[in-house]
Amino acid sequence: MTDAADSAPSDFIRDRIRQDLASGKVQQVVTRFPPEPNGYLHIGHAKAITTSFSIAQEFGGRCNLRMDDTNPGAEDQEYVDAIMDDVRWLGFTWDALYHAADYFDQLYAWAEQLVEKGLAYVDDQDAEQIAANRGTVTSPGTNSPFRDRSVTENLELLRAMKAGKFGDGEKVLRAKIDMAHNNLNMRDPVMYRIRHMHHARTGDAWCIYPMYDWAHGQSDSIEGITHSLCTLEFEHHRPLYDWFCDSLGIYKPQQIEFARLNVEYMLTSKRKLLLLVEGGHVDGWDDPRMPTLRGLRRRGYPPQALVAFARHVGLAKVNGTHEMALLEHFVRDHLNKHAQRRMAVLDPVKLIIDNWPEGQVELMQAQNNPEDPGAGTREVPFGKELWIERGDFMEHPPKDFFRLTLGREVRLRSGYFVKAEAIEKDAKGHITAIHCTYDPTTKGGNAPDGRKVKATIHWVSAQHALDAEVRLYEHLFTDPDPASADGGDFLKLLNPVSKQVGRGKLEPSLKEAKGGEFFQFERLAYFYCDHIDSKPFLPVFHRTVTLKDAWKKAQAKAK
RNA sequence: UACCCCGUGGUGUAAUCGGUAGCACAGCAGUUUUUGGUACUGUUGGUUCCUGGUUCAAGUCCAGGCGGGGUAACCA
Repeated sequence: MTDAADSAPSDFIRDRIRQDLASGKVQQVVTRFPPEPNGYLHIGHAKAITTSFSIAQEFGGRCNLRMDDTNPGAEDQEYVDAIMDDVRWLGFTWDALYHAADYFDQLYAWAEQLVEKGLAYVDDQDAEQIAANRGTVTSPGTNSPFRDRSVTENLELLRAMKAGKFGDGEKVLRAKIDMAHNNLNMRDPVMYRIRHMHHARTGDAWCIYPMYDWAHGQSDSIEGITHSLCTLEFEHHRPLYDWFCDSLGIYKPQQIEFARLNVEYMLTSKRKLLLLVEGGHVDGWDDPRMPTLRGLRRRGYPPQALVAFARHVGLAKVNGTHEMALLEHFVRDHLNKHAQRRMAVLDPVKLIIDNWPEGQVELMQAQNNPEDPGAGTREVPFGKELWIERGDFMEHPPKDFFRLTLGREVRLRSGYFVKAEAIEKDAKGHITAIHCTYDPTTKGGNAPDGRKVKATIHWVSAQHALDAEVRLYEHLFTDPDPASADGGDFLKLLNPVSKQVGRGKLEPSLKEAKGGEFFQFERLAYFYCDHIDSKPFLPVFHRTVTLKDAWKKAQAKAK
């Protein structure tokens, strides 16, 4: 990595932390990643995770994973498990795993304290009345008629709420702050609501559940979080976060907000992602086209690439959108160094070597990874009939095409030089086979007389080829910014060819490919052996990202 | 028409106490190459949103504009 920012990131959050360390305000940095287990993690979370965990690592601190499970109606154990799995997959290890639900007793005790201080009250208004009396961004709210109940009455009512004396929605506990505050979050925010629901962690012990604002800062405080990092939309909550800690007189962490991650062609709204899944526009939450961590994993994006990307994009307060090309750069960068090379022909046409002895098979030595000599070599069978890529031959080529054409010699990668001599066509004029001759002195790919060829193409022995399913993926959307589709209808921006399933002729060694392995199919793209749909000796490959293709680009430009 | 946050090349970001705009990706050109990949080299592109002000000196400070984003769930 040549980018200095990747080894020593510099941003406003790290600056702040250095200050706090230097001033002695904090001794050891403690951060946390606090997802609500109500959905799957996506690429945006990868940035949040990388940020909090990396910062803790860099400053010799700790980072907790905390399930923000304060709303039993939305959460599920399945998500808790998936979240832990995804964080581990990214390569991070939490110092402690906590659940906001574990703090319910403490939270309740603090709530009574606030009531006793006259800073919280029980409100009998229903949700609609509360919303109506909150006012608007331009007009102040009005006090609840129940706002001035006595401490004694509030305490009795709160205890009755906790004891289950009321039905859902009948009463709430509210902080008593200022109904005219210009920050709507400060207009007597709801702290507890009544929900007679079973909680995955606390069972039926509670029928009142804390709201985010009443739980989050206090959870941070209990855990001794020094820097509570979150996204920009929580800026307006910071005054309330501070108010609760100050009113309680407890340790107050510093909340710092940064811009969330946006990437071209990707959506990270939970609601929109759900529409894609439920509408059958993708094959589930782990569809390789989804921006979920599980989807990206099946696409073949290495976690190291995601982390490198997240570190590179940095932390700032401006909401922007990153180019897909940047993400793909990190994916290619990692895969180039670590993916073994294989040969595969996805759009095959037969190449027949006329002067090759009938029935003879030779094993060619092929390098597994030119970027990593330690990866060794493998044997690839070579015979009289081979599959080559249809696009690697042109009968009437433009002058800048230097692959195979009649009368021209090219190199078969790790094989021999061959020269095209004739072609066979069907009734419609489609090429069905190309006849060529090979030079026996060029085994391995070099001519003893030193003559050069302009191109090297890949091939697979027809006799030995593995016929396997190959899934080609492209952007899910045709527009880089699907979120701002006309009328919000992002579904009409769906790319109709985002997934194409086909079969390819693969070199026989790929029969042994295991789910979870990734390869570079030379001259084409990086491919991931799917860990879900592959079966022993029946691998299924997902195209992760294509190789850069200067020829294709030049052609596109010529048009 | 309330409050909060923000405004640096196409994109994203950097620039100690204010010292004369850097990096990555993308683009372009070339070298190397048994992947038209990789690597390497060079290069285009910025009146640092605008206008004033303070200063020897402003992307950094101040004022006023303009522009963008966020906020009104018993969600997080």
